[in-house]
Amino acid sequence: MNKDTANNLAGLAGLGRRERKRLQLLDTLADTAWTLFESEGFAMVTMERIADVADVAKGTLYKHFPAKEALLRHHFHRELEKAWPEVLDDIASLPSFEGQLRAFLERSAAWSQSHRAYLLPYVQFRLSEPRRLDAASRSGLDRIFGHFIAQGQASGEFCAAREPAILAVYLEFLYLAALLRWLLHEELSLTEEFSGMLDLFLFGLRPRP
Amino acid sequence: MNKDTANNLAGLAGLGRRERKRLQLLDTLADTAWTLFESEGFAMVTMERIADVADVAKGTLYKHFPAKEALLRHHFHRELEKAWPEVLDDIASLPSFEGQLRAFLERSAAWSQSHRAYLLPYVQFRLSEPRRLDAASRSGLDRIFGHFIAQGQASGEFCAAREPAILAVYLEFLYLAALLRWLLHEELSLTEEFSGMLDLFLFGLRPRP
DNA sequence: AGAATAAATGGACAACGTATAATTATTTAC
DNA sequence: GTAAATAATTATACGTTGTCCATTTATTCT
Repeated sequence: MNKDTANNLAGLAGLGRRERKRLQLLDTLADTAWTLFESEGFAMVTMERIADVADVAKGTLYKHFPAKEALLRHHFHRELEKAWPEVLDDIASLPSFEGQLRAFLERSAAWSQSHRAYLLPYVQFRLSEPRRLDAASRSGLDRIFGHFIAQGQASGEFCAAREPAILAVYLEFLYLAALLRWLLHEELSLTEEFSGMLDLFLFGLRPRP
Repeated sequence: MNKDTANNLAGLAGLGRRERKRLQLLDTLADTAWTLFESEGFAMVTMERIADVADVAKGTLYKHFPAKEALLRHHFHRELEKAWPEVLDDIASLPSFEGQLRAFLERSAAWSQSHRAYLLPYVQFRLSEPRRLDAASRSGLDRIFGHFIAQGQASGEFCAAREPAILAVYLEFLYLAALLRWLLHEELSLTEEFSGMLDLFLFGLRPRP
């Protein structure tokens, strides 16, 4: 396989071999881990075993994924990136950005319900991650929330006094708070939690006029 | 020292000896840890050393404080409980609950600035803690935010459509998000972050009428 | 006072996460 | 193209975390 062929696969164009191999390795490690998680349960799988099965040294695994939860993060973000174009297609035609956000959160609730077993460690990891505001290190959700907010601001539907990136961080924290509440209280409906959370984000605590 | 004397100290009345000793031990352990943190730095102090210095077995320390950050939490919450009556006194006379919340957050910003070195591990721990909604396990901040919100709802200043306990959780997450932003971006003003955060909580993303 | 209950002890242990020196792969400069 | 420089991987050792368990000690109940 020559260089051009390799470079044209899956958006890896324009990268050196080293970077290309790194990205491949990230996917391999996350896939290996995900397979083990699914067959043996998240808590039962150790980092050492993931490294063994993927046939890399433990130090190498830790270099790319400093914690077991980071492997989940990588897997989930790939899932999201794959599904995003179709979701956006379904949603973009809705008349208001509020409606688009609500539709997105409904999708997200359905996804969360089918991944419930993994979400507690995942959410706790995401909340403890240092989150910088530079575009490169923004997570999947960050970017998506930022997208809706920026568009809503541009259309005048939302207040444009603050940076979309900052608002997206706040929205993400509210999102994670709602998710956490649902995870810890079996009886709640996630759809309702998200909906109430979004009401707060859009309208605040003041009585509506 | 007879039983009555012991029971009358520091609100320990009506508890059995076992519970009384437990609470004393919590304070002793947190005080020991805090002294070590101050003299050697948080990261440098191991749980084993705290146990040794406090002269308890490691397992005992872990039974009461499942992580080093929980010792911080205990220390900080005692600080807050001690300072709270005076703060409330200063603040309670302000005309609106919005104003009271703002004043409280200003105090909190000042306190945070003087405890900056400890706040990153502390915030990350708090965010990853499972938070139930029963009154007993609510943190200091939870209770305080709930207090302002409930009063504001009773006076008609805030929208009363939702439980104050739930709103307090959301406000606490926004608070921690703002704090985290400040911790990770040296150049920000915490007072301004808190102020902007509260604007969002009170008015939401909609353009003001 | 004695039985039942709960907590503390200390030691062993698996897993986490970091650090090191030696080896191997990739890039850069010649 | 080859050699030097650079970066990643490996194997291994190590300190720390957090859990577990059998035994001993303290508290509560009857």
